[in-house]
Amino acid sequence: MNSRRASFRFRLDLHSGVPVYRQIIDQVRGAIASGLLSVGDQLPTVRQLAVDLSINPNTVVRAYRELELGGLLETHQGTGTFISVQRLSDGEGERKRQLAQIVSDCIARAGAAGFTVDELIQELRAVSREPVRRR
Amino acid sequence: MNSRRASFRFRLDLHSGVPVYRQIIDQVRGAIASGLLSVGDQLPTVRQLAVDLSINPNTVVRAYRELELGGLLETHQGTGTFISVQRLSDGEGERKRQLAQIVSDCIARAGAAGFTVDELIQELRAVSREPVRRR
DNA sequence: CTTATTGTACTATAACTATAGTACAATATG
DNA sequence: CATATTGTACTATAGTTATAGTACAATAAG
Repeated sequence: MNSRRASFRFRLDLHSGVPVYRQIIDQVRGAIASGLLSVGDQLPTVRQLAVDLSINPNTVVRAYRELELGGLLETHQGTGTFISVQRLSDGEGERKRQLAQIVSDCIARAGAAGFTVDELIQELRAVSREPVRRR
Repeated sequence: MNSRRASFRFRLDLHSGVPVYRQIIDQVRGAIASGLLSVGDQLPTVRQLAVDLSINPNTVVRAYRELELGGLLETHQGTGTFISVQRLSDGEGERKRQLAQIVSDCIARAGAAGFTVDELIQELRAVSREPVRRR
């Protein structure tokens, strides 16, 4: 098979208040966005990730299942879990609108907290260089 | 009294998975860290904030109580709730964490929709150049 | 003093999150 | 084929989070 093992590591922030299964989901999504994970890459096995993060296997299962439902990955019993092909069914206009919406929300939230767009961009670039740092 | 009403607005993200009481706490801390709130400023009343955010008063009470235990604000029965510190001891770290959290959510959302971090940055730059967009 | 407003305290209940443990099904490997 | 590895399914339990509702206490305003 032409799959590689995932090249990034999960990191949990147990003080953030964000549910663990949610953090896993966000990190996979983020890794795809930043190019750390791409089609065919294999994620850690359910049991292995549970051990690595010192969490219950059921929690990993929940995260993987939601990602699978979202179409971002595929699971194959006996084989593993892999990043699936991205289906961008929406038209270009719709995609543009989606991106604008995401950015708009992000700016609004950052603005409410007293951050500028420049600070946002700077942090994005930093994360882009050193991707899965989540505290 | 020399107190002002709070000059910022709370913002809940119900999709983030972060507990509501936690979001309130984080936003007050962030507002202090960024200078939006400082000594003497009055926060919304328990009941008012509950109405504004469409949440239960008990949830506001919980957030305010934890902030009071942390020494960031004082509550006076019959009067209201007021910021009691000039600034945070670790304001810088607090802000950094908050920005990282916002960016992380944003990237995750982008990744789920099939966008890359680069596209995100590009769109942010565009908005940054032409900030006032009519809808 | 009377009233309204503010924070506080309490019980009860439902939903969500995470854990523990067991068993099973599909696939890869030898 | 036998075995190990993978994901899956299920039950049970505990802790957290949020809601609803009621009542009380301290202060401000008239």
